[in-house]
Amino acid sequence: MRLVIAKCTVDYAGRLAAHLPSAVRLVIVKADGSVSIHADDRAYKPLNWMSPPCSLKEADGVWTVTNKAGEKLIITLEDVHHDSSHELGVDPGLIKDGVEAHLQELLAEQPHWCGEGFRLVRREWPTDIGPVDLMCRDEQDAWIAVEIKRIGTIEAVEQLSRYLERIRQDPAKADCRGVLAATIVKPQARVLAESRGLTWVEVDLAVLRGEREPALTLFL
Amino acid sequence: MRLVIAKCTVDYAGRLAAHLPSAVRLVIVKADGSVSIHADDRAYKPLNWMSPPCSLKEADGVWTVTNKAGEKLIITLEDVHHDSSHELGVDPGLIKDGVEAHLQELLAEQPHWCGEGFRLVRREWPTDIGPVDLMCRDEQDAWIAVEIKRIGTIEAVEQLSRYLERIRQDPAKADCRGVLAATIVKPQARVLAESRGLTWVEVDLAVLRGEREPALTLFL
DNA sequence: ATCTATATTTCGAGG
DNA sequence: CCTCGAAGTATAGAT
Repeated sequence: MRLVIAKCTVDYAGRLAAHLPSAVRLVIVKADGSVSIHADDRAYKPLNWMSPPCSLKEADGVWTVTNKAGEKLIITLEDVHHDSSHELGVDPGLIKDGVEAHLQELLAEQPHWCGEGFRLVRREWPTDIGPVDLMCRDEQDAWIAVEIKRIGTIEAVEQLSRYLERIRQDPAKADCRGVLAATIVKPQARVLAESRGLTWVEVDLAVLRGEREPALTLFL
Repeated sequence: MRLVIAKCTVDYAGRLAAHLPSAVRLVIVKADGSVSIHADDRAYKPLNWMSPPCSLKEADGVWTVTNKAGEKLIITLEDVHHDSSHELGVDPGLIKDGVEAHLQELLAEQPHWCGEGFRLVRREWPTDIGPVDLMCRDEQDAWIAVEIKRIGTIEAVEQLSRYLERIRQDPAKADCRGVLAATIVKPQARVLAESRGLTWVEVDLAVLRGEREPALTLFL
């Protein structure tokens, strides 16, 4: 990894055109050849970058970074304050906990949070356009397809609709219902779901984990 | 901006829980207090980060970064290879050209590129699931909803379909047509649009800007 | 190689 | 302040 602090201008030509006027910035060149340019604020997003795979040519204070798609990043160095290189090695990578996969696991164990009397038939129920997260049946043995999301958006309603369209082609499941289960269901997703005759439900991750009692309103 | 190359472990507890095993990484502390941790690959995304505003406490090789929401990032330094600070100043920021907003502006001024005889009724026509980019009428006063995208994908067709579903609930607009306008319309989007009775049109940014003559084929 | 779905998405605009 | 849509989204996984 090479770190350069320098006064520079940057031009990007590719999916759009962008220009950075002259200023002091951090330029990072990583072992995979990727390049990013950072200002002294915002942790996450670089001002400009070129994702790997790409190649860097250095000539006379002008760095030209190109990729296969013909995108081009031109960094013109005017004044180099710092330039150092470091050996980092391969990173063992991030271990995550609490993402959608985890939510699906918990709801598969406790499908009643998706609807009263629901029992799990199987996780990742296959359709010809991909698997539905959960397939359940209720106390009347009626079928229910459940789509699970961390955030329930319009897009999730569309996805569930597409699955149901397929599932209902089987006469035995022509009345299959659909439920969108998410920790947050956006207002517009609620409207769209209801207008399509789908149900939505917000689930509490802490309750699923048994870390918190269900809301009191359930016992009223 | 402070740059530290160090062997470290990192723990994040917030929207999810995440852990980084011991390895050599770059830690960036920016002037706004934000912190990011980078591996030696992937230009864009840090392994871990804390967005501003947040505060950093340093004690005995353990950095604790916290924000208002109670999220916490704990960096345990085991071996510091490099540690330097640099004065960067405020960045003048990125100048972009060619994004969707620009395209919508130009098409609002010249709606005839979306279809013959189109005239603009209003930009951002509201529906209960969000605004349609352009609402137009043609020479027969028929309604047309226009969805504008830089790249026209299946997703754009879905979006336009949802809007039309809403708009057509008004009997006065039951026959409202739909047009997808984009600089590039993907083959799959063309097929889907046509199968739904929607029109698609590719528009040329340079022509809209008056920088280039329309293609000769228009005059055949 | 292409498509699909996720993301601690971030970021910005508009109500 | 929230909500929503765009992003050069990036990135990982499946086909």
